[in-house]
Amino acid sequence: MAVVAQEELSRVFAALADPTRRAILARLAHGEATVAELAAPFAMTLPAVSKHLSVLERAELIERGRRGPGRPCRLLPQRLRDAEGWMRDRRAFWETGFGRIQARLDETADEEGTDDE
Amino acid sequence: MAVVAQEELSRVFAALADPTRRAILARLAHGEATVAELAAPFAMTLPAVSKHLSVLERAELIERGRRGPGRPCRLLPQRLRDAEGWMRDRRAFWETGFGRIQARLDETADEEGTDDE
DNA sequence: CACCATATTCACCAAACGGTTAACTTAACC
DNA sequence: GGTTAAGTTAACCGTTTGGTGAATATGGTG
Repeated sequence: MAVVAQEELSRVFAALADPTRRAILARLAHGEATVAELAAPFAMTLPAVSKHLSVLERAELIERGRRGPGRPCRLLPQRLRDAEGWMRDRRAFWETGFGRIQARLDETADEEGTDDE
Repeated sequence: MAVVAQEELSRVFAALADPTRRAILARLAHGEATVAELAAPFAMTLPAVSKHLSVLERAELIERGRRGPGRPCRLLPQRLRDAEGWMRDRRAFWETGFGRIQARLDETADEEGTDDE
């Protein structure tokens, strides 16, 4: 049933809560990159970016190669899948059973490009 | 294409980063509830729970009825869908093109019980 | 080896977070 | 209309977070 530890889930969501870190992940989705490359788009110092990468690494959203210059960073997919799964589970519950009428109401109420599947 | 403002996404993920708030959402997936009902399972004071609800409300993950005793809380699905969509987009990028080999590697590597509970 | 660019660690800081207790509001019910 | 239970607001406290600059480590290359 792929039950994920609460603490891991918390670290993942906390990591995703920062726009800089989300941008880094978006960049890494296109392929491996070094710290300097990842830092380039942002108006902040290298240590700041390095910290963000540590947060992402502790959340197991990324993985890093050897230490030192040109250190490579790459995306790890599993935790993102875990988090996505948690949301899907919530949605499954609320879309069936008791919450169902509520869900229908909400959907008709805010009629804006809701993509369900 | 349902492009979601960065700030909203940050608020949603930040709200989801706390286990208490995730538990509250899980409870609300089963149906509407009052603050006292939501607070019951937790070893913390009412004001603490009230704060958590405010965070969820600012993130537009929940909605609350009239103020005062018996105040009803209910789930709002849209932001959860937005966040899920953001993850799906990341995944789509990394699963195609450059990141593809990486993804295959990860999946075969993690093939055995990486999901603890 | 020495050099150099890359990256991390080390204080340090201000602001935000998660919790508390105490005081105040709000709505319902005799 | 007063009492009372349910929620919120206010003030406060310790910890975490996101950033800085300065110092330190790492590894490829002349």
